[in-house]
Amino acid sequence: MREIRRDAAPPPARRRRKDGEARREAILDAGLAVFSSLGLHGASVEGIAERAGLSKTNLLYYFPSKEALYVAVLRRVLAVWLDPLQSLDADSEPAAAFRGYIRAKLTLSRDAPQASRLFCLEIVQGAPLLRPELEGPLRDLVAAKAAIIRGWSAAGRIGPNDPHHLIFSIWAITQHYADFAVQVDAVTGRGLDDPDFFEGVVASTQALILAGLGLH
Amino acid sequence: MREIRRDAAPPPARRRRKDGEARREAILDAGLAVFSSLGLHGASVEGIAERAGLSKTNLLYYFPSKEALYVAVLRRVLAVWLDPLQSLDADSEPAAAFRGYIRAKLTLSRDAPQASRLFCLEIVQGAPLLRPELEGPLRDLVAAKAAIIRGWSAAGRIGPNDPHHLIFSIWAITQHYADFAVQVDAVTGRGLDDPDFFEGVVASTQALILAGLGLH
DNA sequence: GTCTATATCGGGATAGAC
DNA sequence: GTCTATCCCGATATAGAC
Repeated sequence: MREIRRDAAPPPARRRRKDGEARREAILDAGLAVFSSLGLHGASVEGIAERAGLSKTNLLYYFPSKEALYVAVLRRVLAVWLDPLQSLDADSEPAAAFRGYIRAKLTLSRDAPQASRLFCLEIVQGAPLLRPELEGPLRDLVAAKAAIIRGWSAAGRIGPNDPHHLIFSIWAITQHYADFAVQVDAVTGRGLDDPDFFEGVVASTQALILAGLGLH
Repeated sequence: MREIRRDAAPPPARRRRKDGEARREAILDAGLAVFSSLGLHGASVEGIAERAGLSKTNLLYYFPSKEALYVAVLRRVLAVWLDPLQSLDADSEPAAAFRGYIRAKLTLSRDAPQASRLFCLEIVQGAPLLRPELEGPLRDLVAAKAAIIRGWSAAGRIGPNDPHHLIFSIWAITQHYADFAVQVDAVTGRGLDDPDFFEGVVASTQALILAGLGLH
């Protein structure tokens, strides 16, 4: 064993940094899991540390405070959040673009439900922290996409509609299956992790939105 | 002044009970406001008491603990919650029934946004407390309404659809305007309290759902 | 029913050894 | 970087006078 360790040990500096990064990632993951189910105030540093596999004090070596960790987790979530909307570009065929966007959002709801829920918790509580992000980048991004939708509408490629309400409706429906998963499960006994159910939701949502746009 | 009080004073027992009830209502209102914006753990008894206009200790005279108050608030919310769905009955004209239901839900989102948000917070966090209610009364109610919708569909009065997804979509969209109000405001600069905006949302949502059902 | 004072505790954060 | 021990504050809840 000792013989193996002899040259298996990487250069200290490099090794340490890599471990540190992995540690931080593990803490962020644990933070996401705990914050999304208990909220900022309901979560305890100890609980997050336990889930991440280290001690409370040790966690506070990586992040100076619970709030700081919370902000870091939230920032990570938001980055993922603004992404899928990009796919609605003017060059696409409208029907295919909406179909793709809906599938992308539902895929995110299936694969990152905790992120969706944390985002939801934060917004519902007034998002004092996210407000600048919402009024800046998000607002601009939505405005750009609304312009594209209006363009399609003016060209007669989709029916008349209110782009803002259209976008909100897609967000609301697709995120509902992550955020209200326990209610969906209580009523139907199923969830997005069930492949048949997932495809059913994709198809239903695509059909609804496309019908609303006068496409079929 | 004293002369007026002479016969203005009601029988002590009655007076006290009435005041007690009013007090309790005020506490429940304050609890709803604070819990819906800070969550169960973020809220403090002191903060709720202050908003209700009494002292912390006095509040704990009316409710034995913070959790007990929280449960009482939640129960009150849930009762309002299950109500509007009743309006979807088999005797109605389908188009009118959906239009009415959508308007009723959006009216609730406009007039009781805090209730919507508290409900949302609770569900998102897993609703350990509400689970029985969801799997019992709510599930049964939805099943009954789904049967009605299937009946309409079988009779060719509305297009083919999945009743569960249809109901979830209506819930998701209508509640979105209460729960994600800060995001809606950040993006559009408006909210349901603006009458024009409210009517726009009602019209858009009705149009979307009716189109999805093959009605127009 | 309402108040003041206080017991009690969970949990965030720090000090300092290793 | 990780540990043990500890400080300390906020907040729930109770005791008891009025």
